Amino acid sequence: MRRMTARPANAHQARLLRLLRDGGPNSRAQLGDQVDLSRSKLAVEVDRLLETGLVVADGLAASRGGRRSHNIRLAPELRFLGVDIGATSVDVAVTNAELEVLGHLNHPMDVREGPVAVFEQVLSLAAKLRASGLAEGFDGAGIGVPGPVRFPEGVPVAPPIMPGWDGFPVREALSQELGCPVMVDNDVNLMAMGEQHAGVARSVGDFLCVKIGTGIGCGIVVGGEVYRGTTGSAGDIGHIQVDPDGRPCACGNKGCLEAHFSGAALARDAEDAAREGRSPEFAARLETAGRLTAADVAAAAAAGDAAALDLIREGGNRLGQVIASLVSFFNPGLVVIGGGVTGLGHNLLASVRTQVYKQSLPLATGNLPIVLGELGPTAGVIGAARLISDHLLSPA
Amino acid sequence: MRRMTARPANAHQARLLRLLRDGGPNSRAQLGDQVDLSRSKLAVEVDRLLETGLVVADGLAASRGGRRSHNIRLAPELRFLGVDIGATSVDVAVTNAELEVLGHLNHPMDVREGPVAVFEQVLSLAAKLRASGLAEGFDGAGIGVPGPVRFPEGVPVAPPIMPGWDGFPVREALSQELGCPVMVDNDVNLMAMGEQHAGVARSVGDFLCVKIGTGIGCGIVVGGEVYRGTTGSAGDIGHIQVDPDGRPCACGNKGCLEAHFSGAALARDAEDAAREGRSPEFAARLETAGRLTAADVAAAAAAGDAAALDLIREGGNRLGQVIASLVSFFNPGLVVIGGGVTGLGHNLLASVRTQVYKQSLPLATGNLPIVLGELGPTAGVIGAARLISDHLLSPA
DNA sequence: CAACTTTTTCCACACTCAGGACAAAGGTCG
DNA sequence: CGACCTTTGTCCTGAGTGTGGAAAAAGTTG
Repeated sequence: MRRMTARPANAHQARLLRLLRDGGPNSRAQLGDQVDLSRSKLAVEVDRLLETGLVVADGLAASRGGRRSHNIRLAPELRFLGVDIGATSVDVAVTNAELEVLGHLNHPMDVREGPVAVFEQVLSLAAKLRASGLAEGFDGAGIGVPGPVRFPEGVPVAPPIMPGWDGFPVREALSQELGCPVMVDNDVNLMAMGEQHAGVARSVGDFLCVKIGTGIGCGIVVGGEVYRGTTGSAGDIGHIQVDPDGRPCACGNKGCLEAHFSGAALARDAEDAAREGRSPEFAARLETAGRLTAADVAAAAAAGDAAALDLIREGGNRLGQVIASLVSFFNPGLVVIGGGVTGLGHNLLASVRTQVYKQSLPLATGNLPIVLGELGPTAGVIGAARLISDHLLSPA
Repeated sequence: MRRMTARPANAHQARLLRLLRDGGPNSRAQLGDQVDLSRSKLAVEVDRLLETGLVVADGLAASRGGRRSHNIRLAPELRFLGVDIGATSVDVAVTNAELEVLGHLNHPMDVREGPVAVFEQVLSLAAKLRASGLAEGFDGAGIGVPGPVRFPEGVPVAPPIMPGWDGFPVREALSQELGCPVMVDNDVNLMAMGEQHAGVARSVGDFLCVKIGTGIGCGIVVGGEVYRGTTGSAGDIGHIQVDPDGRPCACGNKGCLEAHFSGAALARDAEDAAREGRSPEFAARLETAGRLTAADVAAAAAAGDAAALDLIREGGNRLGQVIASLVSFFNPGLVVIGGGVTGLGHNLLASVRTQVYKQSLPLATGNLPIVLGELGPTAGVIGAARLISDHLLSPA
C-alpha cells in the first residue's frame, strides 16, 4: 500500500487539513464558512489536496436549503501509531487520520529493561495491530517516554527513572524500524495533548495536566500549544519540595512531592499500614497478592477502609499544596488530573480542591475547574497520534 | 504638533518598524539583509512608510565597499510615555520611538490614595516632562499598576493592595486625558518587558522576572511574549504558602511568601530586631529615621550587621524555595530578580542560588543564570513604553 | 583613472486572489 | 408538477503582488 507522501504545501492547506482532522468529514461549503478564503481560492486548494491524495471525496452532504454539497474527508486509509511508554507498561494504538483509536494494546513491562527490549515489544505490538487488519502500514508515529526529552531531536535526556535511555536516539531508531516519520515527547505532554484533542480540555487555551503514575509530572499548555521549557524539562513537578524535613527521595533530596505521593509511594505506604496492623483491608489484600499497588488503595477506599482514605486525603493535601502554588503562578483555565492513580477518583479530587481553593487567591480559583481526565489510558496514545499528526499537517 | 496617526499597514511594515525600533537607524540594504523580501518589495514598503511619516530619511550610511546607502530611522519626534505606578511611588518617563529614556521623574505617593489622586500626579509629572521640552505631546502611553489587570480592557481586577482601583477604567480614563492610545498591564509584566528589551533578558525566549517590592510578583515570558494567564493574575506568587504554620498574611491565609519576605515584611522584621536589641545598627537607624525600610536592611548588611545578614539569608531561602519550585515547573532559561529590594544585592542572590541549585534537578538548573535586573527603576517605564510601542507597531 | 562593489531604480513577467456572472442542483410552496 | 428561491460549484477577468534581470548611480581600491 502507498503511504502518505504528500505534505500540505501552504498554510491554507494545513488549516484545511486540521479542520478535517478535528471536525471529521466536511463539505466544501462548510469549510468555506470556517476559513475566510474566497470560494475560488478554496476550490483551488481543495482540488490540490485531492490531487495529492491526502483528501478524498466522500459523497454528498445533506442540503442546507439549496444544492447539496460534496463532502470531503481525510484519506481513510491513513494510519498513525500512538505509543505511550510508561514506567511499568507500554500502550500502543493505531488511529485513523481523524485520530480515532481503531485498536489499542497494552503490555506490562519495566521501562528499565532498556530501549532495545522496549522497542522490540513496541514493534511486536504494532505488528499485531497490523496483522489484525487495522493497518497496512503507518504514516507516522508519536511516542511518549516517562522522562524529559530534547524535543527537536527526539532524544531522552537524563531521565531519572529510565537509566539506559539517556541519549538513546529514540526518534531516529523508531523511524528506521517503522519506515515513517516519528516524533518523541514526554508522556505527560502527550496526555495533555490527548485531553486537549478529545478529552476535557477541548476549547481551553491555557491549562495544566497533572499525571500521577509511578512518578508525578505536569503538562503545560499555553495558548493551545504544549510548553516544554528551555531544556525540555518543564512540568517536572515531582521533585518540588513539600516538606523540608520530609522523606528521602530517590533524587537525593528530602521531602519531594513524589516521595510523599505517587503510585510508588502510595503502594509502599499501604504495605506499611498492612504490616503495622493499621488496616485489615490492606493486610488481607497483601496476603492474597503478595504486594500492593495504587489500585488496591483505590479499592480499599471504595470499601470504606479508614487507612486508605487517610492515605488519599493526606496525599491529596500534599498534591493540592503544590497545585495551589502552580495555580497562583500560572493562572490556568483548567486543571486536569490523570494517570494511574485516578482510580482514587473523587476522594483525591476533593482533597486537592479543598487545598487549592483554600490556598490560592479567588481571582485565580474563581472559575477554575479541577477535574479528572476523561480518557484514561487512551489519553497518551491519542496525544501521541496528535503529536505526529500536527507535525505532518504542517507546511513543509 | 502632529502626532503619530499612521499604523503599519501589513506585517512586513510592522516587521521593519520593529527592526528600526530595536536596532536604531538602519540602511535599506541592512534591513534587506534581515527581512527576506525582494529588493523591489522592500523598496516599496519603505517608500510607503516614508509617506506615512512614521519613518524618515537620516543621511547616508557608511559605505560597505560600494555605493553608500541611505539611512532611515523612526520619526525622531515620536514620544511614548511610560508610567510605573508602584505601591509607594510613581515613575513617569518619556522615551523616543527607539524606547530610549529621554527624561524620568519619580514621586513618592501611596497608591491607596486612589486612582483620581494618582492620575492627577501622573498627569502633572507628564506635563513637567513636556514643559522641559522633551516632548510636545505623546503618541502613546503604557502604564503599569501593582496588581492584576484584565488586559484587553486595561482595567485592574480585585487588586489586593490597591482597593478603590477595582474596575476603574484606567485605560479609558488616561487615554481621554492624554489624547493618545494607552495600554495597561501589571507592573511586574512591564518590568519583564523592560529587561527583555534593554536589560539582561535580551535574546532569552523563556524567562521569569521576580519583582520584590512592597509585595512579590513574577513576570512570565514564554517564547518572547508575556504570559498573563486566564484571568490576568499569572505570576501572582506572593501568596504561595512557604510555611503551613507561618505568619498571618493580609490575604487571610498563613505563611504566604509575602508575609515572610518582601519590602514590607523586611522593614517590620528590622524594626523588631531593633526594638528587641538584636541589632545596634538597626536601633541607631530607627532612632534617626523613625522607621526602617528595605534600604536600611541593605545598608546595615553592607556594614556587616549580623541581624541584617540573617534577615537577608532567611528571606533569600524562602524566596529560593519558591523559585526552585517554579524552576522545576517552568524550566526557564533565565531568572531575573528585581524590584525595590535589589539593594540587598549579592547577599540575596547567593542564598536564592543556593536554595535553587540544591532543590531543583540538574537538567533544569544546569545552565540557568539567576541574576539581578540591570535596569533598576527604569525597567518598569521602559517596559511600559515597549508595551504601547508593540501595540502601535502591530498591523491595524 | 580603470576595475570592481554595492546600492538603487526601473521594468517585464508570472502568479495570486477576490469577486462577479453563470450554470447546476436542490428545496418550497402554491 | 412547475415557478421561484437558495445553495453550491465553475469559469473568467481584472487588480494587485512579488520576483528577478538589467542598468544606472555612487563609492572604493589600486
